[in-house]
Amino acid sequence: MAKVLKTKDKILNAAERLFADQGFELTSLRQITGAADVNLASVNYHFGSKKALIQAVMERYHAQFMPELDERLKTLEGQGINSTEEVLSCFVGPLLSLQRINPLGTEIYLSLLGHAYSEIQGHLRRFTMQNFGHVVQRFFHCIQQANPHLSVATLFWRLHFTLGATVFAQVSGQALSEIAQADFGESATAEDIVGKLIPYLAAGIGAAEVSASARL
Amino acid sequence: MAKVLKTKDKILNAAERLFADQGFELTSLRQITGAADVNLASVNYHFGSKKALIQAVMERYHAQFMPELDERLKTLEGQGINSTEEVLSCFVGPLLSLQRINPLGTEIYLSLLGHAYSEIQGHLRRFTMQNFGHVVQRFFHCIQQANPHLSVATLFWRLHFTLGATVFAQVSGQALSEIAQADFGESATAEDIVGKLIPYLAAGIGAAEVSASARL
DNA sequence: CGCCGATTAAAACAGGCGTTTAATTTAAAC
DNA sequence: GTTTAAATTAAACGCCTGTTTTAATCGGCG
Repeated sequence: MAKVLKTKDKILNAAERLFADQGFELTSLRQITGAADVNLASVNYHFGSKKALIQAVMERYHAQFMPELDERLKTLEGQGINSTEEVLSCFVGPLLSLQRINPLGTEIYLSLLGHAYSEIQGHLRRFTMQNFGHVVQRFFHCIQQANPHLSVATLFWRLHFTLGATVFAQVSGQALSEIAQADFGESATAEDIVGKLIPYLAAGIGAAEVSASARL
Repeated sequence: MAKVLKTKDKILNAAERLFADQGFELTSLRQITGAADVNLASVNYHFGSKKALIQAVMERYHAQFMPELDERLKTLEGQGINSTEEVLSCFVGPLLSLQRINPLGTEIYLSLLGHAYSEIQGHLRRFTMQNFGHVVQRFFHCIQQANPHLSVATLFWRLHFTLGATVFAQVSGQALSEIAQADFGESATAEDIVGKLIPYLAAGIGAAEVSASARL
């Protein structure tokens, strides 16, 4: 069973793939319906509009990822937090479990986030904070506990640098992996990249604070 | 003198602004010529095509930035390299001197890079390596000297994470600065952000290498 | 079977895109 | 002042976009 997908799911699967590769605005409904092998009008029939389709694609991933992340952060908080690595590692499981939606779910989700972030900056951030603001706050709180020596402002900036490095790494992860393969025979899956990323991010977040007078 | 700009420069100035904000494909020639207050056809008259306009916009910044960076890296190599911060700091001057092209030149250049990177990944990277590959190699060599304990593969990945964090920070820098202003009364210019970024990036690049067995 | 709501299908809609054409205006050289 | 090339302009080109409309088809139920 579950061999033949309904039209709605065929659209979602084709759309998330193309959105992740090209961004939302650069992907046309004709591309999506062509790849999904369904009629053009079926997008508007099942979802109402392109914008609603985008939200449906994001929702499927958010709904899987956010509660799982929240769970792990909550558990860690209960145990006491000692290092940034611990906190960042809470992301690994939830990110990898996105592969239950799609074998490439991890890359796709982070790519979607990256495109959403840069295409409709304020809009998405507002949406995310409204719907999952408590998860973001919990994460921030965990990072604060792991880095009590750092100011709130410093952590704010460093967490956004972290988001940038993560999203960017995944968006161009495949291309980079091909280069790495050619240059020194080392390819990397999305999971591999996350493993390389975490020590880097943790060190960056926890770096000693520089005084304003210590100019470069 | 130099009070009234020629059509060609009016186009370039309007285009770089819109390209940086929205990306290349999402910016239309009608937007550009409307903002520049020139006729639509003048883009094709002066530049030949939209693609050629994009290259002209990038070229103006590359030509200013790359030689200056190369100069500083060369000087540093001559003095001997001790820390990652030293190497990263070589970017600050050349980035800030882009403000001679445009007061917002630093943000614009990094935004352009980010959009170019994610819109035409392979294409731009190939172009950059062909034209400025020696600068990239020199930079990589500097980073290697500053981090002799790290493998080439590790540095490869970490430098791309670094590029991601930098580009992302600048692309969404203004929006983040507004949030920071609202949340804890601290705004930030592009220069401020670079100052916050460098200790973060240097710590990430120089983080202790983790063995493959040390799973998260 | 005949019905009937749900779904799919093909076609057309208005609007935006990059580009091209042809006519006009500008400005410098003689 | 006339000539000539450069620059600007308005209009149209063909193509692609998201959306809507209208008709055809499918599936379960009485």
